[in-house]
Amino acid sequence: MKLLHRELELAIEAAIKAAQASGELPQFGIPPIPVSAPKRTGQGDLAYPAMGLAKLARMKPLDIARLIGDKLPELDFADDIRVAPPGFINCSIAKDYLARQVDAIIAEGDVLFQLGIGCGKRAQVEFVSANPSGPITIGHTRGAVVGDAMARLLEAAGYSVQREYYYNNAGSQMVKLGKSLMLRYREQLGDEVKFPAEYYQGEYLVEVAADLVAEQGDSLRGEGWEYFRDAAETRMFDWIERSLASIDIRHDAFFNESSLFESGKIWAVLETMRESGHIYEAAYWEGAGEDEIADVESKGYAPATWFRSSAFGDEKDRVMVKSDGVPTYTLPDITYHCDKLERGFDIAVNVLGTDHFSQAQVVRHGIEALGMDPEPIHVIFNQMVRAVRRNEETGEYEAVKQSKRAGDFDTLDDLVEMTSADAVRYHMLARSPNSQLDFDVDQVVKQTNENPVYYIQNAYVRCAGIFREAEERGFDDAGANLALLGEDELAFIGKALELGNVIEQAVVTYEPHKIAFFAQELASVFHPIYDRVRVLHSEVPRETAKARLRFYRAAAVVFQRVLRLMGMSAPERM
RNA sequence: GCCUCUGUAGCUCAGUGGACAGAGCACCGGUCUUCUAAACCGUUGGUCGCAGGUUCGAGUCCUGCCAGGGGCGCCA
Repeated sequence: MKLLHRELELAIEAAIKAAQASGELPQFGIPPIPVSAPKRTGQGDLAYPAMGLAKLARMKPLDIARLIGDKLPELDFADDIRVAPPGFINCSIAKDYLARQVDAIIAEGDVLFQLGIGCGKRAQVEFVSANPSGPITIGHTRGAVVGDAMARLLEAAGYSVQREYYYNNAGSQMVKLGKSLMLRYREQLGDEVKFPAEYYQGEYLVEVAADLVAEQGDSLRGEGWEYFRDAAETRMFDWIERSLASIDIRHDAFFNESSLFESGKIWAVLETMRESGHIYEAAYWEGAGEDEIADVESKGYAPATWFRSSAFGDEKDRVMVKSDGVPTYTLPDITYHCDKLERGFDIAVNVLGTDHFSQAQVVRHGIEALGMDPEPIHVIFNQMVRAVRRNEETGEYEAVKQSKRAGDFDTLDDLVEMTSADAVRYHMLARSPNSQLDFDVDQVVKQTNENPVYYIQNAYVRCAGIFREAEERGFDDAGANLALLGEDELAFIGKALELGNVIEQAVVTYEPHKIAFFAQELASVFHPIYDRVRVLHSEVPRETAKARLRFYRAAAVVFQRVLRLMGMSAPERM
């Protein structure tokens, strides 16, 4: 399928060059040509504001637009190209072109609007990356949904995509997890235990402990916390993978932070940074103020190893290796991203919560300190997400309490159980990452028209219903004459042709939520048509019905493609 | 205090420096004898937080305020 925006942009650029060659326009460097879809009817399907050229050409915008309009090469999709004040070029898509796209859409099917911009390139999306110390929370879920949608969109753009999960099972948190499980296990055996407040309080560890007792009895009483840590990790990862699979998310690779220690790579990276003069040993950082120095001296720290990140614009330097010789998380993080870049990805997207903002900056500085180009790395920062419900008395939204009790919507599993995988995916995706997300549990549960999930899926369901009925009646679309399609149907095809542009925009701006809004718009164009444009009614002439059936086949392809890009199912019935 | 995100209709939110500011929900009033009405049609609804600035043109860019979220550890 063609990207009509792009075709028109190229045509306009050619027209400007032609006008420059003939001397009708002066010579100037041609700026980007922004072609967009006008909001209002009567302004065509594609529009270009030529006003931006007025200053460069020192001419009236309307005159420039006329000039470009005259020089535009023949375009097979365009019919009426008009110039409108104060200097717009409006282009309408030809009806016969739209009609021809019905068959083109059906022919492309599952790979509708597969783009070439990532052709031969490799992309990686690192997402979720939750340490195996507990279940997938509602916060992780946003990252999971956004990351997977980003991966699907990159695939649609032609990239070969790897989904990676980075985790750390070696830190102090995992020690705590192991010890927590050990205590829970002994609790289950009836031992009197004191459970420290800083240990993992979650009910899920009690359940794991109960499982262990059921499977092994008291035979584990002699095991140390290491055994329980490993047991906890195995079960947590099982759980995490199962939860993610329940919303159709799977990773291709799991990268263990420990491997960077075992291979010694973190030390090699540290040495490289040291050789280029970005590392120093000191008790406190070079720019420390009196308060900081006093604070450090009161704690009596021995010298630590610092990264002079302030040289890259950071507000202060960062400790890479603590005074006890143990690296902070910063060093392996930098090493991991260094490793990513060495693996040669053209794009490495990292989906993180906004609470990792500072850390991501430090990693970027570290990559620069290694003399590497951080450009392939792009971080999508998701703002906070919380589950809320409306308080019936006050009418205010209130956060659902964070707890492991059933029904409190704290985990991905809870969300899926109370709503559905499709609802979770849609609602988590249908928001700009920059926006905080209040996941309104009660609304998502509702299976009414308040819920856009069903609105979109119902478009596909309605198509499927027509196909079923047509088959029962032995009616098919063989030999359909697409010239019989009306304006309604062609308007939908015109909207569907924007999909390529949406995919491209979502990929270049790293904003996968654009596809969710497009899906909603597409459905809102579809439903009124379904109401008006009937297929299997007695008063519809047979030839018209065939054309319409073919149209709905194309519509179904479009909805299926869009739903899959969002990781949602395309149900045949509801 | 510094960094960052947000502030657009009653609510939840879209919005590539371009044309008269958009959608869903809610509200109000209509549509099922024919492919499932989880739908459709119509009405109502706005000082785009405030104040300046840049521009032919600002919800969009810049500066300063105001309000809210998040981050600023030899924690991960």
